Amino acid sequence: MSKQIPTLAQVAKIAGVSQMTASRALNDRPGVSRETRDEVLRIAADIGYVVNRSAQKLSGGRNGIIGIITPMLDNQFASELILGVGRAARAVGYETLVYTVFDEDRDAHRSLLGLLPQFADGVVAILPRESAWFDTLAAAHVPVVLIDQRGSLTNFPSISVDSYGGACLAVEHLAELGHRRIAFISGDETIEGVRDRRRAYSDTLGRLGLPQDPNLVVAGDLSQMRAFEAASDLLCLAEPPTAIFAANDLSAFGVIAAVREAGLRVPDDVSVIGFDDIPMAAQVHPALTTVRQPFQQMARAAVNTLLASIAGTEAPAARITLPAELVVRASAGPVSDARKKATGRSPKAVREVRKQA
Amino acid sequence: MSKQIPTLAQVAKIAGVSQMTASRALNDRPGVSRETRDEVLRIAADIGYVVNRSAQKLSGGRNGIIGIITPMLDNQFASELILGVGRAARAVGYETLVYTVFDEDRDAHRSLLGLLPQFADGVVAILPRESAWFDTLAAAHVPVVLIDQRGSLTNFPSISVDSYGGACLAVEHLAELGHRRIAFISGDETIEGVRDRRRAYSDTLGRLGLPQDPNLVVAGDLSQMRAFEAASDLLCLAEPPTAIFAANDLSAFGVIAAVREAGLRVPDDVSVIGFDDIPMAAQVHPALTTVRQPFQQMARAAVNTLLASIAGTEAPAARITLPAELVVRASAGPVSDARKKATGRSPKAVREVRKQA
DNA sequence: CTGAAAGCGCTAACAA
DNA sequence: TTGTTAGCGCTTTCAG
Repeated sequence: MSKQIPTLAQVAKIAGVSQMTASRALNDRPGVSRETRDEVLRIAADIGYVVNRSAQKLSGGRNGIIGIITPMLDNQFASELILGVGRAARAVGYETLVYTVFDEDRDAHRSLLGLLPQFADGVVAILPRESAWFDTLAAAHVPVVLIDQRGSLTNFPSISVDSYGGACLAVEHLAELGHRRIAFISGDETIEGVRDRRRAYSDTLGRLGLPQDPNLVVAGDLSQMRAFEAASDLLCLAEPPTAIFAANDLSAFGVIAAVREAGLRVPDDVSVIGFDDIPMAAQVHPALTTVRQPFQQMARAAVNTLLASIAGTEAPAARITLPAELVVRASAGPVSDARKKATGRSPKAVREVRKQA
Repeated sequence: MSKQIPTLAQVAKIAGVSQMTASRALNDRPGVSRETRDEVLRIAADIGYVVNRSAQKLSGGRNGIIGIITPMLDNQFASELILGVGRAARAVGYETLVYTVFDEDRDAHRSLLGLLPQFADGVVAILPRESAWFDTLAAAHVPVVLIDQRGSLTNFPSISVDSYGGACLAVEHLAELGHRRIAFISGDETIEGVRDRRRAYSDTLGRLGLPQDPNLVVAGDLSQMRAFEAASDLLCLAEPPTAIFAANDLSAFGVIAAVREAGLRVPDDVSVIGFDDIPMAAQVHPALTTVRQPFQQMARAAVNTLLASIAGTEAPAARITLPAELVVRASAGPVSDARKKATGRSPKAVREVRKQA
């Protein structure tokens, strides 16, 4: 039944006009009479014509595609952003294509150069790390917008979140709840936003006159597993924290698991705050108090900036920073020494339990 | 510094050969002397030549790209598969591009037709639901392989997992542990694999002579939240189950949360088994006993089948079904009435606690 | 083994 | 308002 894929030439022929006229009509460009335009559109719809984006691109024009470059999509953070960019793009008539770069790739640069930039009018790059890909992207001669990267090393416009401010809110919240021994589980510090969170933690503690115990800052890697271990160690301290601030939600989940493993409860014995507000944060129990990254806003801002950059000759390298917001749910509560003493085990007992497992 | 993007013509000119010779050399085709080939390759690498895939595709050839079509990437299932296909493709010299279809789209069909098929040599479709997109895909005249879809309604080759067999393993495992009241939290039953799990649950119960209580089968939607509610209801039954089998891991997480919310423990009071074995399953506490979908194998099979389909004229519509495997971890244990009685609360008490929250 | 010609489907740039 | 010409970068013919 379906013969060939219809081409512009066919549409034009049937409509009895030139390819250019048909092209103009289909792309909503000026220079076509209403009647002709309608006729062309009707015929196109009729025979199921769909523009060939490769040809469109090759011939030097725009093709209505935004490329998204991201490392591994197995983290919720990137997923949310991809979803958001997809929606935002669609809202303005653009399609999106996602290209995943694998860290393992030695010659990823070539692939990168050879893919999205050739297919898309512009690229949204979700590259949290200081990356060598920036140079590659720059060489591709395609408008680029970075997400979650201060871009201090590049000239690309970028969209980022005020991690520092958000983290301050988290620590302040805990302080207001009466916590004085607040721990921090850090993450991969090659990510600027993560470094900011750590700085904010220290600065806020200092500003509020709370004790800064080096033992309360432990290294994580943004994974649930690692946070579990880190939190377990924290709870084994002679003087364990009453609250733990994790560098991301996944880590916070690990912390909660560790607290439970130790026979303690959240938030009764230990308060926990995360960072990101991935969808699951609201669905776990107890619902996670966390700092929200405004994914939708970021995505919209990225798309808008990119579109401007595509349209204009040279967009000024804007650096947009969006505020993060504290979302108070159930995982952080007032400190309660009484309850804590009643339920808690001694550090040694806790350690023994863990060893046996 | 970076001038223009180098083209094949430039490479050819510098090498002092024709475009065709350069093309042949770069694509590893026969008909070029070793010396010439090496020289061309050297020059190409030298000036940083990268083939333009749009042009490649447009001119009627392959372009070494596999497209992946998936609905929303916010579920771990798809993420794993995307990752797997990406790796498998890369291993054989292909790149991948991901296109996300949004359910909301009314005219997604046109977009679909207009995107991946135009850019890629073939398409891997991760479309768990019986979908109208199949027709669209068929009209695109591109090799397609389906993942996780029996494909009963289509002629596309497909890769799927033996959900039925996997679910049987889960139920049998629980039975071996001594459980007799085993509940099932279902999912979106428009997904064939999910329907299979439910059938397997019933059949196995029947086969083993265990009681089939309709109250023990509750509707979920594969989300953590919904499973939490469903499991809470189950625990409020006059005669609650001692084990709960969830249609996917996310649901299982919700179940575990619900069990804890009810003041019970996993697996001491209630055993829980999931389905999928997403990475997080191994990282939560207690580590989830679950049925593993062989994502890597599925991905590899899909890529291989697709490649065959691209190479050969008409590949026979193969239907590959991979076995699922039970992964025994910590969330399911032997039934223990004694302990259960000691810790459990009465159904009414549980319900009251929930109401107050 | 190598090269010249033609064209994939489309859109800029020019005419008319 | 419309049509014509050229060409994007590559690969398929088909000749040498």
